[in-house]
Amino acid sequence: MSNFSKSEQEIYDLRLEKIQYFLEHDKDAFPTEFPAASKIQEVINKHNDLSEAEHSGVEVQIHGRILNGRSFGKLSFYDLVDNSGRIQLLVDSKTLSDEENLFFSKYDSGDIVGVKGEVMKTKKGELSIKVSTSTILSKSLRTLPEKWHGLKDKETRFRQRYLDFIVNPDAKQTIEARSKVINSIRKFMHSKDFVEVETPILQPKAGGAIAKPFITHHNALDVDMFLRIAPELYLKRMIVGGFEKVFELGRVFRNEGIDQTHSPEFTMMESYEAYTNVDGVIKMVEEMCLTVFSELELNYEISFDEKKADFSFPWKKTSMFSLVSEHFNLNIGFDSDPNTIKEDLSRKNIEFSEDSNTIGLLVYDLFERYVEENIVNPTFVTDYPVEVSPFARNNKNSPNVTERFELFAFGSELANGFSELIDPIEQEARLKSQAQKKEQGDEEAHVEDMDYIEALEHALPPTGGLGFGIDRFVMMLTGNTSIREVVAFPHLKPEN
RNA sequence: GGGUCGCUAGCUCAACUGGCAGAGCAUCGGACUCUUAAUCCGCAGGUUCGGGGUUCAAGUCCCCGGCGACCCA
Repeated sequence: MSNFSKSEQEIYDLRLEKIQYFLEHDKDAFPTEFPAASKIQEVINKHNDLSEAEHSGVEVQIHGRILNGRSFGKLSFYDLVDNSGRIQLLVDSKTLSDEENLFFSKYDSGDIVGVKGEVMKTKKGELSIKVSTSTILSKSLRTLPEKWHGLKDKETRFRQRYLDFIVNPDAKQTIEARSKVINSIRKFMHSKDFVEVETPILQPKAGGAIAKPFITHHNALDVDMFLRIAPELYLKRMIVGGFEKVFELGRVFRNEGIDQTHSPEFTMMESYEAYTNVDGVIKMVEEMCLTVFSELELNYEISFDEKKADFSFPWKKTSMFSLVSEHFNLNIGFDSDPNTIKEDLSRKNIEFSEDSNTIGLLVYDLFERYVEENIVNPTFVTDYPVEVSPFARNNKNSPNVTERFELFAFGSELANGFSELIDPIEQEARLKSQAQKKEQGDEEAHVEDMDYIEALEHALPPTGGLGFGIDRFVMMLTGNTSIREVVAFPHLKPEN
């Protein structure tokens, strides 16, 4: 390695010498075989009821990383950590052979070792392993961050996330919680007989959402391709193909800015179910989240970003139109005249976008601008305007709004679902109008996808669809306000 | 995209209006048989993010650049 300072180099060289020492004594510092061992937590569970200074007479073998040592010359203590827990090693040099003592003196904080010894409790009552023999399993050549202050610098934490996981238990627990959430959701979907499928990540057209895609190139086909921004259109092709219930849990990619709630790649669970509609989807989301809460034994009172929310079920369902009406003390309906409402707003000195030339766009503008951020308790917001919902079917009561919802909590969007637009003629008209907007330079317009229209022309059954954002959900459940914390390796610019 | 702040030893942090770059932990040497941030004594460890400038003198002031954090659009 390069870029070593003198002190780092000294430590590195010294540890190389230790590796050499092990080799000369017939011990590989990086062995490929290692003795079978118990998990530390198992040992703790079995022997925690020992009394002070009591020896169990039971010899166990464990392995893990040495984290911290405290030495009294002839007697020393070390913390050994594996993925199940931490236990103290007690090394009494008087009871060890000279050779064994020498081996132990070659270990450093950060090394992976295996030890064998008797389970006992110290005079001070700490459950410990009294080491009889040990073996190096992997020698660390660098020092760990400081034991007390740990690793705080966010840049280093994320650039060298493995260090973060070693010394900051919270960081590791967050990723473990994420795994549990994903596992719980996946199990739930399987239990409802959804078929888990994998659709293309490399797509010739990035559809199903509105976002800037990453562009790449397939050499053999000599075509540009896009990393998917949503699996939606492929999943609905699966429904056309007769699958009836499908879901995909995976990464989507959006080539946009990075901030506390946006990562260029994030994880979505999308599902499509034939013969249900938006109401069925809402029900399913609630049932799914209830399963997660109960499997992870979570409290329904969630604290996040200095706010508290009540996640007990059922969650609130309400129309975007009533939320906006209430917020401004106006009466806005699906067929209200936008100009009249604009006059009312102007009288109240409320700012809005002049481009909002339909009632739907106006309400959506007001909702995004003033209402959304104030939704703290989980809420299904319904009646999305058709202008911003190119794949949702119209509401029976009004062509201006769709049978769609978005789920919000703590001011941020968690899920999006709707009764899918299954009429190919209507769908084609909507995509054509989006394409027209795109041509006029509107970046917030969907791409045209005639191959998808052709699929619809073979009849998509009535279908309810869902997109559920895993990262933000995990953020709320683990109390992390930055998406970086819930992703194992968040993206950073290269250092040089 | 705009603004504010930050980057100093492996880690956590000091260094006043410019005046010898320091501490704790870790490492290394020594003492120590019940510690768990062990304690005590001693040694060593620096491209102060990079480049340029001002100055007798720059971690500190100025300019350019890099990376990050936070706020705003």
